[in-house]
Amino acid sequence: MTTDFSGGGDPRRTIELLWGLREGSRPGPKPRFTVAEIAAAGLAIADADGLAALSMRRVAERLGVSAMSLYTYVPGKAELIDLMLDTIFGEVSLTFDGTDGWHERLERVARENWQLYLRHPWLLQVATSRPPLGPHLIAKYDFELRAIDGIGLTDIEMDLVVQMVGDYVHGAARTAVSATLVAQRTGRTDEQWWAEVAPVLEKVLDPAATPTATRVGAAAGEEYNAPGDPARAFEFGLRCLLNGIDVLIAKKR
Amino acid sequence: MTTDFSGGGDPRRTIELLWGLREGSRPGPKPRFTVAEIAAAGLAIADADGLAALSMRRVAERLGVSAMSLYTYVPGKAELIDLMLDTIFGEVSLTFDGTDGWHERLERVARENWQLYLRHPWLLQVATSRPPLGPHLIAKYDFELRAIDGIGLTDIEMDLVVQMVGDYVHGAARTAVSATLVAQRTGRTDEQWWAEVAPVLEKVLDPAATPTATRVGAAAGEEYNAPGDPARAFEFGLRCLLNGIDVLIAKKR
DNA sequence: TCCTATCACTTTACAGCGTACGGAGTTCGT
DNA sequence: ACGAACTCCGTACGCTGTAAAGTGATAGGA
Repeated sequence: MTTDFSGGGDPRRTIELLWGLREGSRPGPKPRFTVAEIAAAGLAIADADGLAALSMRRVAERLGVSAMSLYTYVPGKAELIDLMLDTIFGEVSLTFDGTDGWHERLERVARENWQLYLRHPWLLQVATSRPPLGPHLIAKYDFELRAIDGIGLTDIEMDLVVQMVGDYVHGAARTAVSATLVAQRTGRTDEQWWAEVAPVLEKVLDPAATPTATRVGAAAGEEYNAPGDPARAFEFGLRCLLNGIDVLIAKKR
Repeated sequence: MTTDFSGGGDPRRTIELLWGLREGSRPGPKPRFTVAEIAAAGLAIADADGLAALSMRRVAERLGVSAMSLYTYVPGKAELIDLMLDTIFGEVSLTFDGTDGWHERLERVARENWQLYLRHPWLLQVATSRPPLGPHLIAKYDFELRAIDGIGLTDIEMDLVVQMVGDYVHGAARTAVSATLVAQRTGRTDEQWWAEVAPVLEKVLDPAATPTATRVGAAAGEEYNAPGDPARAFEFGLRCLLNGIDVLIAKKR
């Protein structure tokens, strides 16, 4: 569900902002805010009301200035989002205290990302294939690699494993988050939705044509009381993924 | 990267549209289009220019009518997107000719979804936690379940496995698609982007602080000439996932 | 054959979006 | 004291989904 792109603005300018270059005393009025304050204001809005509600006017209003003032701090909305991204990457705790098995460490990495998506659902809507190379992103990448360093994988394999876990967690988190968001948005619980849909579906559906879907769908519906159980699906998928990496390492020996 | 929600409109009305209820001769002028034609027009726009370019006015323009005319066929944009979804789900070929191992069959399922995302990148931006329960979606779900039917999994486990594969493929496809989209959007290749970014990054980055990221990042950069190689990552992740399911089944015996 | 309910289609309107442009006022180094 | 650099703001443009109200065409029932 990507809508905005990280790296959509001028990447050099973004990095300068992220690392706090361009400082020092200069002529003109003193800035009323720091770049971090702008990012924090945007973050508060996106966390509360989603990325769709994040507008330059709204951020400005929260800071008590006009919309166009923001453009003296930030080249545009794309760069603002990049700043918000690196800010939340800073929330990840970067130490594996005590856990010395890569299995637990990689699980920690997955859960840390999972939590990040749950705390900041708008993160799911930002494509980060050219990520904002800020200090927190790089520290996070380092942390994730350290989870599987020195266990017999090549550097490329390490990158691939981190990528894979990231991809899976993103997919699972998206399912989880969108389930709660769509309930909020429509004002209907999954049960209410199903109660509304079921009678119409019964009229048109031919169980004989799709017996497997009918059987499993019924079983799942009874078990979850909903189209699915995202948290349980995440636990299940995470275990499978880790087992798969076990196999990969075992084969190399 | 979800922006729009499936099931955002009236779900009953959506199902009626999807299954072609509400037919028969009625007073008033003959409709100039079928619902499927409306969906096809929207699909063409979303495929060509992305979901952001999909507007009621643009769909109407393509059909040669005014924007508001569409509302006689479709209650709103949300339902239009649901129709588009079920349309592309119909592209999935639903038979496993000759392959009798679940490994190959599940791989087929994953690749079929992967291709679907590559053909219709806008699909990545639609949250389908309450899916449009049209004929093609249900047939697709049935197909995916048949891949792993009768191999010793419970019904719930079958649903979880399909969910897991779907989540992973979505995550991996998103990475792949956004890599090509961001290149188009910015008009810069990954190499050009890196050439622009690298000098600034060198100034601020301390390799001693994040040695693992520095080492692996350098190795990955040399191997890919880019931040990553999405197609290769997908192959790697898919293999891991399938191996993980192997372990799950083996443990049950 | 005529009446009327129903439908297809239209124009107009609203509030909100990112940001280009030009101008006004403030503060620094010299 | 001066000019350059800076912060900040008002206005404007074309875009969005769709509510409201009006016009004209068409079917079935009388």
